[in-house]
Amino acid sequence: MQSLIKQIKATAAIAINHLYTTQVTEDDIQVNETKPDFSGDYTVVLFPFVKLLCQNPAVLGKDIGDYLVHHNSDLFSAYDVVAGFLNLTVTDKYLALFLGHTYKDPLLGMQQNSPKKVMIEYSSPNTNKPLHFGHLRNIFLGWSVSEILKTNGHEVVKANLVNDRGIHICKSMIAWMRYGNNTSPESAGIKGDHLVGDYYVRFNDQYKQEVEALIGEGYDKERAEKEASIMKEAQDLLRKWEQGDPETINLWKKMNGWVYKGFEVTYKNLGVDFDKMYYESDTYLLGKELVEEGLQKAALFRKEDGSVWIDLTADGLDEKLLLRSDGTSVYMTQDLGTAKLKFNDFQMDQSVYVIADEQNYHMQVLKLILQKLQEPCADGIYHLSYGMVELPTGRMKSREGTVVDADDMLAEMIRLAQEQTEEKTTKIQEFSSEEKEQLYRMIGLGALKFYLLRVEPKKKMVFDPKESIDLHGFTATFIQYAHARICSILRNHELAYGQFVVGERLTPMEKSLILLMEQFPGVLENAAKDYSPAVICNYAFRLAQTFNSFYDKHSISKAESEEKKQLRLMIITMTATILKRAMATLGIEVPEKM
RNA sequence: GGUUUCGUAGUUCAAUGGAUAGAAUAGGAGUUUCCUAAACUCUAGAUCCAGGUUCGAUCCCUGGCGAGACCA
Repeated sequence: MQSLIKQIKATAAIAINHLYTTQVTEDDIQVNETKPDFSGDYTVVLFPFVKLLCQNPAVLGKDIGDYLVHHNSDLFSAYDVVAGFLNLTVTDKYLALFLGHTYKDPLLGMQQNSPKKVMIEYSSPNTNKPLHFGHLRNIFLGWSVSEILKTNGHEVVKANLVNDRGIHICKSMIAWMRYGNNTSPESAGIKGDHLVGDYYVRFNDQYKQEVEALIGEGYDKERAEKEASIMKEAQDLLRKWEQGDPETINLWKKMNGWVYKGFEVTYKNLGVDFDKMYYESDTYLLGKELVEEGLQKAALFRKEDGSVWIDLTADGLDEKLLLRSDGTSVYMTQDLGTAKLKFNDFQMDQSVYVIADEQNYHMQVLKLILQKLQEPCADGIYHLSYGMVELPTGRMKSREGTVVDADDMLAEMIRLAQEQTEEKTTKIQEFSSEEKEQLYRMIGLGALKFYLLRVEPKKKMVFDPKESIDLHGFTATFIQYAHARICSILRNHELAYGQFVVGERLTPMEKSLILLMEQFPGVLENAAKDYSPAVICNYAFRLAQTFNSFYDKHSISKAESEEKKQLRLMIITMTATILKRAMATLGIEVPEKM
């Protein structure tokens, strides 16, 4: 079954072509939802055809409206022309039919004509410290977009490129060697990533002290930062690592191992996963061959000092360094190599990078260079850029410079969930303590995810924990509660499938719920097209909200007839199913009781 | 300084170039305690500024102003 909007476009195009002997296609037709103050369900905008057909809008609307209602009487029951807008009313019969066809599977009819293979790289942490709050938007976005694409029939590889080498991890290693006394996560009773992070902080504290001491001795700031002994040690360590010194490598492996274990726990708690891990220690030397090839193709050039550059001035950018004069590579070089590696591994059509917007320039250049090198992976690259997440001032930021830890944030959300649930919902008393814990997690994590996903990715946003978990409001909690209430109704009333008869007219509320549900596959499609979970957040909220008004005004038990009662049960059953599926693409569970 | 993203109610977010710019919260006024909610109804409140493109601009273009990011 095709979506209503598509059917309207198709039939309208036929009508126009038939009436005016033109060559209008479906894509030329603009269809919107009709504004609530006007009669009708969907609106065809007539203005674009006024000029084309040399007709005034009123005549145009009447002609097309008459045609549609006569030739598609099972679809349209009435039309109304208001100032260049053709408002069409969809028949109850069609909606009833739709309901009957799809209440068991709201995704029925949703097919992907050209499924693609897509890699989505997200999270991509450094291993010198635990994940912090800022990473969460990235992680939820990446995971959710993956699920949305899968639901649309695409094949998805979730990838994580771990930055496991470099000066940052060496800093943690140095501090551990100096002050660690052989502690391990087990002996210290601390999660591995946090332990390593603690030593990273320790390093920085010591480094700061040493720099200040040197400045006290008369060094200028820049020189002091270079000469501080602990920094020199870290750089030595990095050199040793690069030379493959066994002792260094062992320690590096050990500490990274701790971090990975810690990350695993966090990822699991967040409900996300990966299909493929990449490690920078494996990839950081890649890309040099690519540079060589580029030189031969004359896409790159070598300067007198031996360094290699690419000239992007023709594209409005500047010259970009790819190899230093000593032959060592830069970040860009290894990213080029990694892009090629990924493509060789999976041959994907699209490669999505979920990376913060501070890397916009870097990603733009990366794609451009690969295009100039004529690498097949180039055109599929898409930077899913997102803005920073800020916290409301105060409260969560204990002191300046302190970052809020991801694990702590999740714990705080679960605590808030408990506080609120105990206070506001009644069913909770029937729960076992295990069920309670599960519910608090569901609510806390859901609130966090929804709030971070409901904003268009590229915009920066403010995260307010208290607001995010509000039972009323544009929140996951509100939707979860709506779902729980539907389940409660369904426990009290039996839905006798198959007894449904179209007999009666639909009330406006029933109709708007069905119309909304009918849009679900289209919404999923749009979300996939734009890589935007926000679209689904908006949709799910609207559906829950519409159910709410429906529920208040027309209780099931007061239905005038058994048929009506069955119809309503059917509608809300499907509402619950769709809510659940929509939320699943966001990684948010919905409870049956709360 | 160069490049780039963003500027919408008090606040947090919406609006493929379409109708009277939507929600949610926080206000103001009223009704109520009815199968899971301090609930329901009503009310008030916004497109940074100046040009341009056209039937029509929050959206597209140009120039400012303001915020962030990157590059140097």
